[in-house]
Amino acid sequence: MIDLRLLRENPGNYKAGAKAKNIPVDIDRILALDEDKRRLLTRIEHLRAEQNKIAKESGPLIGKLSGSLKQATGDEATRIQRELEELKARPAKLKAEISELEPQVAALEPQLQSLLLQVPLPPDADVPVGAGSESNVEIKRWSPPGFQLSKSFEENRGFKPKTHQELVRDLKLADFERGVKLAGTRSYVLTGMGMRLHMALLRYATDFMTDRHGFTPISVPVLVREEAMIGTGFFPAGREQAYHIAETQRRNPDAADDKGVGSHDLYLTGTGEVGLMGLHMNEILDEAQLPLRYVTVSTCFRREAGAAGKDTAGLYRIHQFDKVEQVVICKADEAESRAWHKKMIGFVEEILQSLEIPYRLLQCCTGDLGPKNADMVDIESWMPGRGQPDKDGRPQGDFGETHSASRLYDFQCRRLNMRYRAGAAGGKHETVFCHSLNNTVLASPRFLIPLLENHQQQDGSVRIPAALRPYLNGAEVVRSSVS
RNA sequence: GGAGGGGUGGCUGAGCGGUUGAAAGCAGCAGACUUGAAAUCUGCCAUGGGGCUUGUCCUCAUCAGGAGUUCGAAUCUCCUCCCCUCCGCCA
Repeated sequence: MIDLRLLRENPGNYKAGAKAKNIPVDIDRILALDEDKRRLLTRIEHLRAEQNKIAKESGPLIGKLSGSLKQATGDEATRIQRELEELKARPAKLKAEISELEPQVAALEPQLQSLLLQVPLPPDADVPVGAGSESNVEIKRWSPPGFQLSKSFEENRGFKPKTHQELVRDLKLADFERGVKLAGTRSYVLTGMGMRLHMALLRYATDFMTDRHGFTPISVPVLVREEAMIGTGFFPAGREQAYHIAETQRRNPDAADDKGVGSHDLYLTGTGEVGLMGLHMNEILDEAQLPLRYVTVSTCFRREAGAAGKDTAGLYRIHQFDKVEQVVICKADEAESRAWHKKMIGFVEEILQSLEIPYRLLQCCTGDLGPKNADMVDIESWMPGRGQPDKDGRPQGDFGETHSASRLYDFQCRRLNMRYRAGAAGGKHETVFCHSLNNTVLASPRFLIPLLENHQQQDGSVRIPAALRPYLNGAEVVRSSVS
């Protein structure tokens, strides 16, 4: 959510921002609705002020007169009766006028609100302008010693790499057929060492953030209310990406009527960010509590609407996966926010380097940011089994997105109504919306792709990087499903 | 699933038709005392919106949310949501 006041002061900034992000929204309509609403509200408030004044004046009098009416008789009673009626009639006209104006405001309100929720956060000035991911800018590349990204996998390692689909099939780490039988396309089953590698990665990533960087590990619901989805900025724009549990549509088959028995609908979250950010929705935090540093591991659900035909094979684009996610909630300070962004990217680099996976950092361009980000850096891991085929029809290798680090200023916290009191609690300090940031720590099974493909060996086995071995009972190599 | 009890400021908690935007306590902030701290005392301490004469200004809304009754609602009525307790069922 953007600040309506800032929008009023500088609509051009928001128009330009929406244009750069390629998100259509009618800012002029918002300004018009806002103006109409304020005009009506001012009128109503004047009337109400009048009404309140009268009520304050005549209220106690009415009370007194009603009391004496009980004792009065004859003419006296009639006189009091008349006086009471007169007093009570005074605000009637005001009331009539108010009840005429109120529905007009009520009609404007939802329109304005729904439009406001669609206004994207303008990208920062230093974010490169571009239409989509093809305009993203590479800012860094890293590969482990002995592996050069300028050369092919074969030139580096002396043999042609298998794709992760082939590795997974040969080592029996996953079963796509049965996954699809159970749950349809984009579903899979991890088996044996496949499942163990998956769990080892998640556990390693969680421990890394907790033990090395002081993040608090938290479990959060993945089935949440609509509020949490809107608050975190995933709705309304991403509605079609989320699975929807329509509990309010539930019917009791034994009941005579067809009234819904579910109390409210729920949504499956596509990232742990929703739960972590939703935690402090509608709260006023103490400044001393900040920054909050949370890490969660959660199952993520994505409908992948609009991605039909894209990455249909293998573990890359799937409906359900597990992800370790980091979130920082800090003071409303741009420098601090930017510093955290860098740090959070650095944590991921450490993990990737410890796992000996080549990667690059991409500065996303305006068109690739999405509505809620001021800035976003994607981290792509090297996947030897991905990319365009060579003359023999084998993939030449390519980077694939495995992480995404977002900087949101107060966009999310404003929607979530999540503030802190500058200074300390209770004092005369104003409340301000917090800043928030989030970044993937590690998402699997997608991360199994670079892990298996980069560490495969000529004999078809896969070397386990040292950092992961403690989570696999010391195992150094994956040779089959069971070892 | 059955039966009850509740949702009030950062927190605890009173109020149950008439200056109650809300007692009291805790926490916090400022000051006094003190070499400093603690203790003590004094004062201040909800949020959001609108207006212009931008002021130690005026005003509206908010006691879970919505609708209603009333001259007047935190207080009464209805609906929705949420939480808790007991019983039943259950991983």
